[in-house]
Amino acid sequence: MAMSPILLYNGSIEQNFHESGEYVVTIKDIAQMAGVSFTTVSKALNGEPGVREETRNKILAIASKLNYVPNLAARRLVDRKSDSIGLIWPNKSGLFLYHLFEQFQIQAEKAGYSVMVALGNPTASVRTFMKHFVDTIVVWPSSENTSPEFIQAREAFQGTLLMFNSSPSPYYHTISIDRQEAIQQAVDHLAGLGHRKISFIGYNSEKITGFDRATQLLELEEHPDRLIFTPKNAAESWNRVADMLRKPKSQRPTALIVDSYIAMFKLLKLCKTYSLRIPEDFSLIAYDDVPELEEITDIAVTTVGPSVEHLASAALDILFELRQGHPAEVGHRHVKVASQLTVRGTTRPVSDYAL
Amino acid sequence: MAMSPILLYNGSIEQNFHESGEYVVTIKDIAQMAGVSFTTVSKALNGEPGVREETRNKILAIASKLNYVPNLAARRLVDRKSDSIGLIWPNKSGLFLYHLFEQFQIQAEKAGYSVMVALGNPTASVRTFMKHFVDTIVVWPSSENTSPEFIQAREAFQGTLLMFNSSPSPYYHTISIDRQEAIQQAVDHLAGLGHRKISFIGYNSEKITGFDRATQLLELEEHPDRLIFTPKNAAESWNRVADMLRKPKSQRPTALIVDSYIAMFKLLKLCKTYSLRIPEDFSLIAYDDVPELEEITDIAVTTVGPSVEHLASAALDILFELRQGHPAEVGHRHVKVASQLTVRGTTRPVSDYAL
DNA sequence: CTGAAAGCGCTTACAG
DNA sequence: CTGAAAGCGCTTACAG
Repeated sequence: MAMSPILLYNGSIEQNFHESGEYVVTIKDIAQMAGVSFTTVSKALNGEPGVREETRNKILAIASKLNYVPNLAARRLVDRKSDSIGLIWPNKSGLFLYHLFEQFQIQAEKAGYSVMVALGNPTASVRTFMKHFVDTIVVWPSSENTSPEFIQAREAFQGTLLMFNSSPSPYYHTISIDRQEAIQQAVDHLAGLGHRKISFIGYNSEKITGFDRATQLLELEEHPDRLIFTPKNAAESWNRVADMLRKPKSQRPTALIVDSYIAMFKLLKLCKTYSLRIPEDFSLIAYDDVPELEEITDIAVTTVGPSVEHLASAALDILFELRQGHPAEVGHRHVKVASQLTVRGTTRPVSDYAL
Repeated sequence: MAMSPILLYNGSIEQNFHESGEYVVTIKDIAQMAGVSFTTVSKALNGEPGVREETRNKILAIASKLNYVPNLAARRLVDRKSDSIGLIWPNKSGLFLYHLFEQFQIQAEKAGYSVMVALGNPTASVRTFMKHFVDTIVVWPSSENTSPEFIQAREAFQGTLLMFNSSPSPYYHTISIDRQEAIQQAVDHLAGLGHRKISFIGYNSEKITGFDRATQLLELEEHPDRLIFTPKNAAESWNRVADMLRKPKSQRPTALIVDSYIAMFKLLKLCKTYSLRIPEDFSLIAYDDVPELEEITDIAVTTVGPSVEHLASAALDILFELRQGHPAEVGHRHVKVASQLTVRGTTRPVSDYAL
């Protein structure tokens, strides 16, 4: 008969094997070896008061000798806290989200949270997080967010929910980006360089509103290509951009603002087609600030948009507050994050574009 | 007195409140509503045989209506399984990893696993996953992997460990990429187009070996720029690339192979500086296949490298096997994934580069 | 200071 | 096909 590994521990403690065949030490084993009840072991291990110093030390010594690892499943079954945050990353969200989440995790880890990300279908992600005791879920929006399944899943979730890029809601905390102001900033900067004939290429309504406002405020020039509306999945709308690029210099705008870095790449391709160059032929500002863009493009693009640092810390500030205060008395927060203009190489004074 | 939310469900099921004050549904609730024992509910929910179809359907309907989410801690306490996979994503891993993990999660979800990703420090990530009862961890390597902390953490982890991009190991399952063969494929393709003077720009030793082999096998031309070694963090090594680009056409290679898409962007920038164009002045093959590159670059680049689909399914195949077989009798697997050449627009017959 | 007992939500023999 | 009971490892009132 094979000897039980237990005998190594010089006592007749219970046997307890992991599926992998490894022996697993529990508080009962420790209790038996220490000659106390497992209640006392639990207290000693958790630093609860009411255990004699001598007893505690003895227990601690045995625990460490046996390489005791607490079974978190058991602990979790009793007290449901995990201090962890789940981030929902919908498919096809691209580089910006990667940087935001990376930044979020760095900041959250410093604050003692553990962070996990779920890719793919947001509804499934919520379920996964619930299963794994995540107590805060942070959502980056996607079209899925308005589906009944998603709504049902988020309602079933009992923890804290925070939604990026969302208008205020009675159901969860929200963070929005001041896109309007971002585009106004961009126009301001261009106007400061003397530009009077500026085009906006994009489709987001907030950004368009910002563009309209700034145009009026600064009394910029009206021209047929002032606004080129390029809705998603409407490739043909880019023909208008092409038309604009083909016009003689005197009829073209001197500066362009694009909606996103995706749009920027499309624009750059078109420019190449028509042998136009940036910033030699146009000044350009792109919304979205993705750090490695500089690595990828051969020009350093002036950008405007929220910084990932600000977005991440805005979200975490809300969570900190909640952690401290009594959740019940804190309503659902809403924070609007400002944008930042980062001037790089693609914005030049209008005099550079003189005929 | 406030009405308990329970009353909505038309039964006097037990009350069970989360610390946040919200109600949590358990199998007991479902049992009471269905008028069966919770043992039966457990069986029905887990697809065990021995439950009448009608009963099962009733239970399933109630469960979904109540938004039941199984308590993993409880389940885990009994059978130490969670059918979930944690992916370790070290900082600064870039686009390729994003696509790989996205693909992995799509395939894993189909097979009934739930997948979570941890960003940042790999050691902390292992701990996070342990805390959350992940039973399989998949690691994308980083320099951290050889640190004592990481090794200790992965040894403490009781589940299945799989390491991408690694040579065989007695401690975990491994998947490697046949980089040597990848570069050989690239050279073969170029040679097939008649190229005899090819440069490799990069630093990975396997890839360099592949290049050397192919060069010998095909008896390609020796020339001073055959291999331009550009180690990471050695910006000055790119001067040699610049030197090569400045040479007169007769002295330059006709085709280039780069190590990674990062290197490709550097090359493209340099080409622009010297008014050289791809593929007009050079054929080009880049290692790494990142789908949105086509969107970003203005040229469709011919690439070689493992497809994310293959890498993901290779990893999952190992996990499937383990799930089915008896873990004890299955050793640690090693799989080598082949590469794929995707011919796009940057490889042309050598005659196009005739003087 | 210490311990017996109840219970967290679930699975799994086992008995009907 | 269904259910009563034991038990996974732990924490937490509660009683001594």
